[in-house]
Amino acid sequence: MANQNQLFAALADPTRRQVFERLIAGPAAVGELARGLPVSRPAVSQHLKVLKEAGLVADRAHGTRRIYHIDPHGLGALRAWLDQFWGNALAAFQAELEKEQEP
Amino acid sequence: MANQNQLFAALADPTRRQVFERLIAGPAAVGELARGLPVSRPAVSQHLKVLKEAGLVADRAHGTRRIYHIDPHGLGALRAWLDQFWGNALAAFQAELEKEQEP
DNA sequence: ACTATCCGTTAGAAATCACTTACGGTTAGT
DNA sequence: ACTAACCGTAAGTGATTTCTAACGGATAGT
Repeated sequence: MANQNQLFAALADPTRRQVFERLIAGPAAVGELARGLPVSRPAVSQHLKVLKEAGLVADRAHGTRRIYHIDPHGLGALRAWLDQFWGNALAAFQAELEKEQEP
Repeated sequence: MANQNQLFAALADPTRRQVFERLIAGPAAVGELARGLPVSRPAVSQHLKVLKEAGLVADRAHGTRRIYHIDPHGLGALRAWLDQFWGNALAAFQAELEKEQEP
């Protein structure tokens, strides 16, 4: 679970990113999330499934409602990917700039 | 150019991520990139277009070849997005953990 | 028990995406 | 000029995605 494909694909959808960012503000139930979005509740449910399989959110049953909250695993994996390339990417860009200034 | 949608959507495709990660190792022409991938050259060309519009790569004409290289704008935007939520996400998760231990 | 609320899943439709093939334009070399 | 190499774009196709509507299961309250 939570490979890079799932991770980036999950965050690629705008609605899904909106759901995720909303959950960072605090846990919420499916209905609450759907109320603030222009899509139906089942759609939100499906988005949450994708986010969950990517390791970005987790859920907990609370009565008849399911409370979703942030799962740090996903963001951690994303940060790890970014950190892996951040330094090298900047170095590569610098090298590119230098080559550009020698005719 | 380079809004979050384009950014995440660009990195969502595995082939596109492969192209991008290859370019971090150093600039390369389209044909070179295609040679190391299981897709055709036009496909790589289309992927590069998406990456370019997302601000992740840039190109420079060099003879008949177009040399693509990393553009730090894209990764910078990604890092900015991540930094914006990183602290809050961890805090939200911590708060969630505490609520879990009080029945 | 009965009812209302909340939710996940399924099925199907419309839209989007990634790919190949074919084509045309530009540059370097002879 | 002519040729060869390199590349972007257009057109078309099959697969994937996102959505809604409909259904069924589980829980809380009366």
